Amino acid sequence: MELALSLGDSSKQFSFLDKTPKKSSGKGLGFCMAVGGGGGGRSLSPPERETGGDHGDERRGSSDPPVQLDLLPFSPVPRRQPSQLRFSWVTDNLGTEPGSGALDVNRLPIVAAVEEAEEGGAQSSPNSAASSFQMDFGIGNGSSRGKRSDMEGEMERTSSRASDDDENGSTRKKLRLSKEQSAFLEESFKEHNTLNPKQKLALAKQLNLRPRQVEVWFQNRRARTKLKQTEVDCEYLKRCCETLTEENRRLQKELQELRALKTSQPFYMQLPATTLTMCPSCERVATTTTTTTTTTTATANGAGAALGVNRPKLHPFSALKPARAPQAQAHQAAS
DNA sequence: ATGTTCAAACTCATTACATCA
DNA sequence: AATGATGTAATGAGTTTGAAC
Repeated sequence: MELALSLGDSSKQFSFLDKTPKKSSGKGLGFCMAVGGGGGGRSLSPPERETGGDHGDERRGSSDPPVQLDLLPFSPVPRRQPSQLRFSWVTDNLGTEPGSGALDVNRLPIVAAVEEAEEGGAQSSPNSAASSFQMDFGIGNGSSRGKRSDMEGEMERTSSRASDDDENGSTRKKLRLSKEQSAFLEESFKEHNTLNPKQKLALAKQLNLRPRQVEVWFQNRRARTKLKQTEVDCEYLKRCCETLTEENRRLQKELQELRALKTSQPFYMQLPATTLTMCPSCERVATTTTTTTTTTTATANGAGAALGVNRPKLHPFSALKPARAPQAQAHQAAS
């Protein structure tokens, strides 16, 4: 899961926080395939215009520069700069080693879908759900939830419902995606949590959904991811808060004790702090006793440090003798 | 070089619906 | 069978961004 919370700190504390899509470094290219752009630009036929709009991203896709199909480690493309496609799940599903070169991309349904989208996307029916394209991946056979298990049946169901929607026009019907479709989208999401238009089209073709549905699914998926992470972060911060509260309570108590000690034994505690030496680099207090020299770590924000007292092992009489400078120097040198 | 406009793609909040207990 | 809870697909408003002018 790639989730994170930034609490306004620019220095990100989570390694996975930086989800900002970066430009492909182009490193590790093992197999690339250029797909010629339609080149229609804005003069292409209007995109599907569904309720809520598909924002015409297919139109954008057509005006994109040639697509580079990158079959090796995917680098998310920056927003609005769709240039690369990689579907590891395709290679996975085909049992092909990524980048092995044994992959015949021309036979990949997904690539075929891309090509089809490239070549005829503008002319084809916007409601790709009604497409005759056949699912060509071997996932799922009867593990669907409850009574719904038949992939084809479900595809048919969702497709026909989609068609119904279109026929009915403005009626808003909710189409439950099949488990297989969701799993497929999930796999894709793991690879890249945003889609460029071509990826969207390809996925839509592959799953026999409308591009808008794929787009919406990704949007909702991102929202769910974010929500989940917010919950996780909330829990984490709660624990941090509890820890700090406890620490604060402990230190307050300690401070009280020290103050009490100071009032009850004013003579010793009023000794100048110079009887103790603190290493400036490591904030360790060197305490000299009559017999031994102990070195303990003073909590940076601790009450003891504030008072210049080495609390735990400090015998009242120990402070009577000055700290031995040579030892402190040696310690500092060692540190 | 700069400002404006527009479209695409996004987030966010919300609604509507399907499913389950 | 009815119902409330839950999950999620879909929608709309608003924002950001880059390209075109």
